[in-house]
Amino acid sequence: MSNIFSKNKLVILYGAALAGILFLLKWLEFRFVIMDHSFEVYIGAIALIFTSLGIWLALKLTRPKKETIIIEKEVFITKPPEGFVPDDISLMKWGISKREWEVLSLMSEGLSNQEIADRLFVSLNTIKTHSSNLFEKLDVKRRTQAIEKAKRLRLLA
Amino acid sequence: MSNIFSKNKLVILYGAALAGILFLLKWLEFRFVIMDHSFEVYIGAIALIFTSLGIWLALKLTRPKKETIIIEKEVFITKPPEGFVPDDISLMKWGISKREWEVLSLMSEGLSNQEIADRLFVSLNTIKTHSSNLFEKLDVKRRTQAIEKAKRLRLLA
DNA sequence: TTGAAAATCACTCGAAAGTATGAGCCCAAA
DNA sequence: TTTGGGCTCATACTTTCGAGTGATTTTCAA
Repeated sequence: MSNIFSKNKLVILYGAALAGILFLLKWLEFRFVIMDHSFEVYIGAIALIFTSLGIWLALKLTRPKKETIIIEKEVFITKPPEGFVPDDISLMKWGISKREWEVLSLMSEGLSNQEIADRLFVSLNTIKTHSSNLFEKLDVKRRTQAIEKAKRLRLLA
Repeated sequence: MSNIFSKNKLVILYGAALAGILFLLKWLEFRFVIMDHSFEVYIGAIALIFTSLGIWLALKLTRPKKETIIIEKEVFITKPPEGFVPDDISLMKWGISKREWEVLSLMSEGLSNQEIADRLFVSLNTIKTHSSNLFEKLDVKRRTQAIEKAKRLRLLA
């Protein structure tokens, strides 16, 4: 999008430059009456100017020279932060009940509400209630946010 | 778009601009009583010729396209990198495009499709398309699963 | 120049998710 | 025994997701 625009912009600038030069020449004509003697010099100057402009224009339009892409391939030695600990203290801090945490946990595994309901042997509506309460306690609007926040708060592994 | 095409387009636009300028000068004649009628045409022609010359010169002298050099550098890190690492290799492995990864990334922050659309300045439908393709590539059914899987595959921090 | 992949957007429709409200049950603390 | 919190469930309704399809435009590389 900016591609087209920048090119048009170039044209406009170029046109403006041309106009400016022509106007300048006209003005000089009045002041010094250059036309009378050195017409050839005049033309030469113009040729020079426009050749330069042409070169400049071409260079501007030339595709980006080259690019050296350095890919830093990261090889890391991961230390496992194992042992997911519900951390009762943190849970209490947010007033999250055990059941709610279970729902949250299963949510973070990507299960749907129905799947969570089946897994916990309760109804879909119950899961909805839990999740709603959960969202309110975590002050979020969506399950994805809840998961994200819970992980930040170390409520989940 | 094509390089050649854009240049042709530019030439046409330039020609139009030139015509416009000449017309403008004609109009200015009335205001400043510029006498020589053939002058503008003369200058215009010269400008055109030498601009072309300049472009041709520049293109001739411009060195051939340089190829991109990709240097892979291995960096060892002790702890899991918080600075998000797209890890092009892994993404490629799953055929996930740059844009799709962006969507995935914002998803993992708990944003809704609409919010992602606003953030990326595209329509809601576009985000839906991206996410659909994403789910298929990751072989998942839900965004929560996508996030979970992406993190396991180290596509996300 | 040309073709493939990527990115964009639209429209429909059914499935989930989420909101709001009310209610019954159980159990422990006041 | 009254009260309150946690858990359960329900109905009704709105919003968001996601699937499926089709189309146009950009980008990029062969």
